[in-house]
Amino acid sequence: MIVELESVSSADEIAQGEGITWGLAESPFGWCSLGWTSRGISHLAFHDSPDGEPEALRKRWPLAIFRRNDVAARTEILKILRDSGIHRVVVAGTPFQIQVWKHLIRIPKGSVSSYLDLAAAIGKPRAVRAVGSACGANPVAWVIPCHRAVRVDRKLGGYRWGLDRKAAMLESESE
DNA sequence: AGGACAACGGTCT
DNA sequence: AGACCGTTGTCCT
Repeated sequence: MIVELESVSSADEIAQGEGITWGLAESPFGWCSLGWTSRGISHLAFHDSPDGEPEALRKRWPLAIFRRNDVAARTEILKILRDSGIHRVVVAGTPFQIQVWKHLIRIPKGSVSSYLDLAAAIGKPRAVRAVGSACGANPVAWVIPCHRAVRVDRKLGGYRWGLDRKAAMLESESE
């Protein structure tokens, strides 16, 4: 799977114009909400249940117009699961976060990279902890594979969406 | 092997 | 200015 990452300076810039299309879909790792525009996916978060509207979307784009399309979300999730094709992603973040996310998409499926490796790759070998924070701020889980970032001793470290989920994702990729 | 702890850099209030 | 962290290295038991 190829991920093309486009970065913009503010979240508003993403929602501006056509608004955000979003949908809920079931994945092997639980329910997730997907948000996108014609420029690419800009949101992927996990949920314990399909009930209720994902608050994260409204929080990220307080003024945006939303259009719901669960069928398209499901189709996209299947494509991601199939690990095929090119996925365009458009995200807003600080320059540092963008750097981290761009490095994350280069970690091949089936392998992992340590927070220390990522920090060194960016040229800031002491910013390991900040790299962890940047991973946690990843707005497009799974597609931007922050679950492939682990501790230097190969222990899992943390995961915003639960360590069980991180373990399950890595397990499914190691085969 | 595992716990306590200081130091680190980026981000938010 | 201070507090929070998906960390790491070191110094213990």
